[in-house]
Amino acid sequence: MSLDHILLGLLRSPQSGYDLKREIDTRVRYFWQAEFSQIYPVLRRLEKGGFVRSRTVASDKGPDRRVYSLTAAGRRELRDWVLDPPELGSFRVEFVAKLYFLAASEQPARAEQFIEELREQMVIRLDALREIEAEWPGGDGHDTIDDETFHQHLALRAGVTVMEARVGWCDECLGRIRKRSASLRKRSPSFEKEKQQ
Amino acid sequence: MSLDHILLGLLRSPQSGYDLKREIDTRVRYFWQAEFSQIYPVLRRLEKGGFVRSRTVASDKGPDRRVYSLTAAGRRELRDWVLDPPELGSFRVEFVAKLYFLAASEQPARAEQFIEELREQMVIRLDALREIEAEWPGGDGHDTIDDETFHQHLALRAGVTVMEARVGWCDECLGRIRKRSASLRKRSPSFEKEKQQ
DNA sequence: TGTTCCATGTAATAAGTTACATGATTTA
DNA sequence: TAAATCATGTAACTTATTACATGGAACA
Repeated sequence: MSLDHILLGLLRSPQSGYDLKREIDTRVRYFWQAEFSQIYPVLRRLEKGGFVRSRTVASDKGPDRRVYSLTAAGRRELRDWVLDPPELGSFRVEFVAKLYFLAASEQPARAEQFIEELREQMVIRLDALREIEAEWPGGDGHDTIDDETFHQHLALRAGVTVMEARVGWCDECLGRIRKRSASLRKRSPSFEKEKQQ
Repeated sequence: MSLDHILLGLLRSPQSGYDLKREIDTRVRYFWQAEFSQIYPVLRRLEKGGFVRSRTVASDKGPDRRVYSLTAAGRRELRDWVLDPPELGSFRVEFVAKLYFLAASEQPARAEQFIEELREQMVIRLDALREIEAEWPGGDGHDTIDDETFHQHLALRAGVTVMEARVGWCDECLGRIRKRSASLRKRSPSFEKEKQQ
């Protein structure tokens, strides 16, 4: 159960599926994503399990809203989840996989462009994270704020730190790729011609 | 389709599902994982799709082996995949999510232990990556080696770099957590007593 | 009048995990 | 003789993605 726990966590205040999606897109997206088509069924399931309850509320604009709130069981489940020991977990990083197998492209000059394109996207994400951080409540002395905001800021820093490291990795790659292709050109002057074919 | 492409990439030389699992566990695990129960069905599917073919080969020890090799269509599919533009992709990081919601534990002193436990696991992974790197062919001047080995090393560096950044993040967190709990203790001397309850 | 926002969903598919089944050979 | 290694799989389940459906209200 995974989005399940994210939703329980977000329901510290009562919200509709629509609200939850907005919060995921704005505050949570750097470590979790979800679509409506997953959120709505999960909320139903959580209600069936007794972890949340819902009431229908008329909306100012648009159709009725189904507003969910935590039950005691939901609060207990959330607490148990955050308290069980952290695990690094598994991850799959497609762009690293592609790079690993890039020689199969049979285009030796592809790596440079590949990393350049990646780097561009990373910088965009990093800037987005930094913007969130810049607007963070508390400014410099953010560590006297409440526990919740403090933990959220630590989580945000995880995103920033990793993304900075990824950009740094791109730069390291580009340096090596350029140096290497220069030195390969020196060894085999026919390289330039091959590259153009 | 995802493990599909990983398997196509690994099949640059013919291998059985068992061999593939071993290679995933040793060389690929820092960006992709897979169990036998996923590998075998995917191989069958790839064969049905015409991307690989298999022949049964008697084994020295144990039962017959089904050895897969790429077809022309498989090689084409692999090339198309590595050549289509890289994307950052989405990721879900459970430990960051837990930290984000950690205030729901109602145990204000939990964060420190949480990060300490995480850090331990990260250092183990980082050491494993560094060991792979230490034994890398080419030593210092690894950039004159063949394209395949070069790209694989860049991929490995992605793992090392990110894991180093994560450990650094843990240290940053621990510093802030300790400083903060000291300053909170000063402001409210009853904190120590509360902590023990 | 067309686009965005509000609001909730279903259906089909893909991808991955966990648990289980089978059985020979080699090593301790 | 017990455990590890070799070797291939199936079944059930969980999790997430993509595509589609509906319809009102606000805005430009």
